[in-house]
Amino acid sequence: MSPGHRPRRSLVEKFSAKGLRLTSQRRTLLEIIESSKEHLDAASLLKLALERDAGIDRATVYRTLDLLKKVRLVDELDLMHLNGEKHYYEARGDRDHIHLACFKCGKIEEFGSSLFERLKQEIARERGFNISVVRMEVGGRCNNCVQHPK
Amino acid sequence: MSPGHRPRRSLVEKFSAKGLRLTSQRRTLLEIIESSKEHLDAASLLKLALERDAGIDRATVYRTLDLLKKVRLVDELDLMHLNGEKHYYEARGDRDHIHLACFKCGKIEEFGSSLFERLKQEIARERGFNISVVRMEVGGRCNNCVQHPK
DNA sequence: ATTAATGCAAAGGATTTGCAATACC
DNA sequence: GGTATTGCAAATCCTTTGCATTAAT
Repeated sequence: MSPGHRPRRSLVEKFSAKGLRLTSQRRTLLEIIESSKEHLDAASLLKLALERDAGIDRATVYRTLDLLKKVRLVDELDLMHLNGEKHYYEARGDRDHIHLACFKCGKIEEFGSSLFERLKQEIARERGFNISVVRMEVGGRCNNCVQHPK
Repeated sequence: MSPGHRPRRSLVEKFSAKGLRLTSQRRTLLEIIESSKEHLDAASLLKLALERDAGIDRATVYRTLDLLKKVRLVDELDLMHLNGEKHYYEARGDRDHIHLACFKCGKIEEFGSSLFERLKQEIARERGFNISVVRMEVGGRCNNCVQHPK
């Protein structure tokens, strides 16, 4: 019998498994995205990539992000435009989640729930909509900022 | 006894009721947003506004939209960036809804549901989060494009 | 009269493009 | 070897800003 979970495949593995050409730049970017603890925007991603691969170009970052969105290995976020109009990226995990952005302190929380899953199913069923990407973002005041205003 | 619904106040009325300065430019923009059947981006809004008020400036459009977002009379949408990075705007109605964007034909559908309302309540309750704005967008294939591929 | 909003023009930030050179499969 | 990807540099799109002028309350 196999255990109830399969070993988590790395982003790089998932990427190659799709038959896409794995260049050294793409490998670098995938590794950075995978290991990052924060949500990266294109500029931060480029900066981190440059520390490993001096030649990598901004255009490559954007083109790679586009590709990764298309093949659904990363999700694009706005995080309620808390810091300008740029986008943020995160590796797509097993489960979708909602992003809660605090307008006061800037904290980003993640929230998953079965209600959210049911809502997506409801959309698919009632509208016959074939969902490929879902983005839900909530802006307001986080618990801490509600408790300790000033 | 009063009937179960109050007469719908216009955007202009709601705007003045907030004690904000009602300039002729703002009035024009509010009227256009209110009466538009489609989701307008800043450029389309400017174009429509210029047909009524030849002098109105792009900067005024952006500043007004910012204000309207802040006072929660309009919501900002991305519509999954189906057409570039611009934003779209719509008057905030009585009930929040989700936007479904078809990647194939570009159609935008709106979807409201009590599950959605419950999800928001759940977020507020479980996280102590004081919600002021919610944006949920879904990308994929609309029913028509699923039924009639090609 | 006071103060906030506007127009103008220029700047800014984020992202995209064409094309010749390069590297993956 | 053939084709997709890259770097480069310029271009484009969308949005914001400073400042003198104008208009709302």
